[in-house]
Amino acid sequence: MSDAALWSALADPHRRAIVALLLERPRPVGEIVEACGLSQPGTSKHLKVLREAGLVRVRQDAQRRVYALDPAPIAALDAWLAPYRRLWNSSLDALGRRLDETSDDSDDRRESLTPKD
Amino acid sequence: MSDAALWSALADPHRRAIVALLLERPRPVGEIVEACGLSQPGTSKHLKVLREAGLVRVRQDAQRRVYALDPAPIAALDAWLAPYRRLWNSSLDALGRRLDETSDDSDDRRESLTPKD
DNA sequence: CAGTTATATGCCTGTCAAGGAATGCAACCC
DNA sequence: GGGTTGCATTCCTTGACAGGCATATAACTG
Repeated sequence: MSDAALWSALADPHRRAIVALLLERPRPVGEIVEACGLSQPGTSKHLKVLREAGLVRVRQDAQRRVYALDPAPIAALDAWLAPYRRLWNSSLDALGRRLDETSDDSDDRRESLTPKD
Repeated sequence: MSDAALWSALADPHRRAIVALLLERPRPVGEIVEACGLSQPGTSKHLKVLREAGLVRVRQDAQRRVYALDPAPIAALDAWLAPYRRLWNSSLDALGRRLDETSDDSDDRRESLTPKD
């Protein structure tokens, strides 16, 4: 459910840009406005979406609101991605074979499953 | 650029469901229609979006079109995710400290960077 | 060739999200 | 306290997208 919020939050390029900005360091809204070239209200709205998706957190510093990334939702994305890793960890040939055979689903015997990093 | 197509393709829950279906094995359209409970035209349109995002490939088998996952775009997602991994590999305390200090960016000394698997 | 199966495309409508402009609100400064 | 700074919220308009129905297209069947 909040899965949907996460994906649709990240579907917007401006919001991905904001997230990337916040990866470097937490920033107040003004800085984000300047960086992403949107109007201040527009930026605030994007921040609200990110907030409601749980992707960012706010800390109040006088009149400023300093936004920072929350790792959890991105970790959730990583978890979503996990089952797909075998697709490119195993040789692409395997996919080709599946395309050809469509029936042999017992090919758990893959290459070496070496962690990609 | 095609990055945008990838994200917006995956932003839709039905399309994520289709992608998950195709992770198990390639499937003809009919099967996908049945599985995701949409009309056949609706399903076909989702498949078109996935196709144009590069997420799936089609193989023609008589009158059938068998769809299969293409690993590349999902790998791209994984690559996008990579810079964020440090966020949850390192202790969450580190994030807390950044929230408090906002200036000390030289905290490359993290915990153990143990691969999450 | 006529009919059927399997999929794609077009058209239409309702919904929703993005972005701008104006305004509201809270905390600071003199 | 009055003005200012920093951000959020509201209203509005416009454009994009989802989903249904009808229809086109392509390949198989007899």
